[in-house]
Amino acid sequence: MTTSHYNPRRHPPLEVAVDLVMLSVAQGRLDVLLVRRGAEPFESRWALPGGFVGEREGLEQAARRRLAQEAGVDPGQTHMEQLATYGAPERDPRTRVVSVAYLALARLALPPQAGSGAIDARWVPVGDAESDALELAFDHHTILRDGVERARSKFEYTPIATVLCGPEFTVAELRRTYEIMWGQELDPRNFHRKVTNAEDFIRPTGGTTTRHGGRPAQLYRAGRAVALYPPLLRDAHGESTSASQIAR
Amino acid sequence: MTTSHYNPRRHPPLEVAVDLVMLSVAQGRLDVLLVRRGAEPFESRWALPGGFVGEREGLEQAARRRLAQEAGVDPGQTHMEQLATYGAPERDPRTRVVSVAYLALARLALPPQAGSGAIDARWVPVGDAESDALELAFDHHTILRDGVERARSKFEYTPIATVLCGPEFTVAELRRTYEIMWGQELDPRNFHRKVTNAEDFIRPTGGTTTRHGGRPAQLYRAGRAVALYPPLLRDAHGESTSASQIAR
DNA sequence: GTGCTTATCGTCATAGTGACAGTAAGCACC
DNA sequence: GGTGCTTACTGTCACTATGACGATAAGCAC
Repeated sequence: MTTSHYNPRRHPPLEVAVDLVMLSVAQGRLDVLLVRRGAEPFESRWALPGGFVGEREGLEQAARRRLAQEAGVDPGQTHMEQLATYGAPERDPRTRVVSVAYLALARLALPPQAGSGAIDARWVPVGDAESDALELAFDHHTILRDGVERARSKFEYTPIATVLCGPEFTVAELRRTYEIMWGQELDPRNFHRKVTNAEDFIRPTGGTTTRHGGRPAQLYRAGRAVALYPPLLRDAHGESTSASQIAR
Repeated sequence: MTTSHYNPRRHPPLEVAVDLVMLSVAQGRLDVLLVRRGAEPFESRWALPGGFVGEREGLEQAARRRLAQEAGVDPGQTHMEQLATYGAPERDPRTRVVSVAYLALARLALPPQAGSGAIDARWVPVGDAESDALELAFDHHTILRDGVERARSKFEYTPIATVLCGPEFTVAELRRTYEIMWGQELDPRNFHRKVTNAEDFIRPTGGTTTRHGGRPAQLYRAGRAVALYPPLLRDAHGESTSASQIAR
C-alpha cells in the first residue's frame, strides 16, 4: 500500500466476479447448481452460477443476488460463506477476472431458473459435475472441488448440516444428510449418541414422526451451537486432504 | 456468468489488491509486520503491507512480491496461504478496492524494509496491533484478527508450526512456538507425548543439543505429514470462535 | 399376535487426554 | 567428584470419546 500503488488510475482494470458453489441434498444425492453458458467463452459449457460485482455492491451481496436469481431456494434458509478467491491471470481468456467464490448450502432444490445469458440451469449430482466428462468452464472444476471439500469439512466441526434438513428433523434424517455429504455410511447408533451428546447441536421439540415407518422418531430443531464439541469426524485423515485444502 | 456480464467494458474498474498478514515468533512474542503509511488516505497510520496486483500477475505471486519487498524473510522458509477477500464497497475511501488477504508465517524476523511509499516498517506484537490504541488503516484490524485466528487454528490440525522453528529443533522449541501462538502454557510432558505420537509430524535427526541448558534434548526435523493426526487441540471451544471464523 | 420396519439404549474394548509423579542427563560450583 | 541446579523425557491413572455391535422399543401391515 504505497503512494504510487494507491493511485487507481495507474492500474489496468481488473474485473471482479463472484461464483457460487451451491450445494443441496435431495433424493439421496449431493447436487450442485450449474448453468449452461449461452455465450463465448466456453459457450454451451456448464459452469457455476456467477457474475460481476456491481460498483456499490458488497461481495457477499453480489453472491446473494446471484443465489436469488438462479436457484429456487429460500435465502433465509441458506448458509453462505466465502470460499476462496481465484485470480490466475489467464483463467478468463478475454480479460483479467478475479473471482471470489462463495459456498452456499440450502435445503430445497426447487427447479432452478436459467438467469440472464444462461440457456439452462440444473441441479447436477456432484459426482457427475466433478467427473472429467463434464469439463466445466474456466477453473470451475477446481472451485467446485474446493467447495465440496469445504462443505464436507465443515460438517465435521459445525452444525451447518441442519440447514439442509427441515426446521424439524429426526436424527436419522440428519444422519442421511451426513451420509450423502460424506459419501459414506455411518453407524446409526453411534451417530445418534454423538449427535445427542454434542453440546447444543440439536434440541428435541417434543414431537415425533413416523414418516419413515418403524418406531416413531423424536423430532429435533437446530440448537445454538456454532461449533460442534466434540466434533463428528470422518474416517478420512488418510485420504485426499491436500495441504492447500486444510484451511480452517 | 452471462453474456452481458462478461463484457468487460461495461463494468466500472474495481481495483484488486493483496494484503499480507505476516506473522513471526521472536523473543517469545507473536509479531506481525506493519508498515506506516506515507500518503493519504490514512496517512501516517499503521497498516498491513500490501499493494495492487499487476496486470499479468497471479494473486499469490503479488503477495509473494510484497513479502520479498517488505519483510526480511527467506521466501523459501515461508508458509503462505490465502486468507480471505475483503470487498466492502466503502473500505477504501477513494475508489472500490477489493483486497485478497494472505497469511504468511516465517521464521526469521530480520529488520524489515519500508517499501515504496511507506515511511516505516516494523514487527509489532500482535497484542499491540490488535489493541484499539493502534487503529490500523482501512479494515486491516479485521483482516489481522482473521489472520491470527486462522494461524492459531492451523496449528491445531497441521504441522505448520515447524516453519517457525529452525531446520532442526527440539520438542521444547516447538512447544514454545505453540505457546506463543496460542498465548497459553502447555504441559511439556503431554505436549511431548502428543507431538511424538502424531503421525510423521516430526522426525528425530539423531542429534542433540544443550542450547537451553539442562539435559540434552533430541533434535527433530519436520516430517512429511500435511495434517496432524491426532490433532493438537487448544483448550478453547468455549471461547471466541465465532461462526464466521470456522472455515476449514 | 406375528413379523416387518426403524429408533434408541447399552456394553465393551480401545484410543486419546489432562494432571502429575518420577527418572535421566547435562552444567556450575565448590 | 559430589551437590544442586537446570531441562528432557518416561510412566501412571482416571476420564472421555470412539467404533463395533447386541438388545430392546414401538410403530405398522397383515
